[in-house]
Amino acid sequence: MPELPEVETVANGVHERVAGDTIESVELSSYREPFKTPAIEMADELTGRQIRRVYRIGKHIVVDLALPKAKTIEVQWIVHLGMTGRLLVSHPDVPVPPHTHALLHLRSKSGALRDLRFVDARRFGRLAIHPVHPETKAGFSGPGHEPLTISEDDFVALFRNRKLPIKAALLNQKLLHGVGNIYADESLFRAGIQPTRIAGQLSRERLLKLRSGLQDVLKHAIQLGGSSVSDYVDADGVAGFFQLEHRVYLRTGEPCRVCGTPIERILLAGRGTHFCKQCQK
DNA sequence: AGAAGGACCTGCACGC
DNA sequence: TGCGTGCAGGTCCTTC
Repeated sequence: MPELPEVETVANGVHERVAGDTIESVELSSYREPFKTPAIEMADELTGRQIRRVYRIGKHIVVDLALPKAKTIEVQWIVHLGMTGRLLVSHPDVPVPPHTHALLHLRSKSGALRDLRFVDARRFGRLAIHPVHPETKAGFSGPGHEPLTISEDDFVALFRNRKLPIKAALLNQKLLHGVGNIYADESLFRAGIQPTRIAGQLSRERLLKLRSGLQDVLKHAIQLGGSSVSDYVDADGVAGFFQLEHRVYLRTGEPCRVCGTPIERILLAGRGTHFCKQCQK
């Protein structure tokens, strides 16, 4: 479901609410059993650890956990929300929603109790324990480059000699991680590039325009708390507002906000792809 | 090796 | 009201 801005919003919201809390107990459903990490092992690894920090890498939420005396290996809890996943901080009295697959019972330093709940109707999300390297302290680093910080040269190099459409390349998490269907379409519109253009044939100038268009749209979306297209909400269950700013995504047949031409929808890389054939060449 | 296409799931909006 | 269809923000595995 969520892309970089939505994952960032959720991670920041969860961090503000649970950093410093200790995981007292864990309940896991038979969700996609076994998880990337088997459920019994995951529950055992999480129980008793203190949450140090929650942040985003690509579309992954990374939960740094302090090393308690009873454990020997430092680990991170990795949450990927898939299409419909939610990570919610709730008072324990709030009814547990359907499709809740992980329930972490937390206690704050002041003794307050709360739940960290992973809810995912469509079950495309993933949960895993990631060990931190004991000497280098290197943790989870994600599959690709971070779109907000990648240099101009590195960005251009990603697409060199690639024979697939630029939209498909943007969706490949091993190149850039964090970009999904909404922000691929929106960044290509802002850069004036048709999604079907072959990645390796785009000039350096056009790729740099794409880089800045992508960074602008991602930053703007983060400021607005992400896009709530169907059921995305932040850690408190509050929707984002960036969907109001979409220029092409899910606007099939509506007039382009720049030139008035109806927005087209095609299928590309198996995904609905929206663009203005007048503004994007 | 890189690229394309289907598989995995549930829910919702729509038309009949 | 009820059913079928198409669509949905993402990977991941297989095939070519």
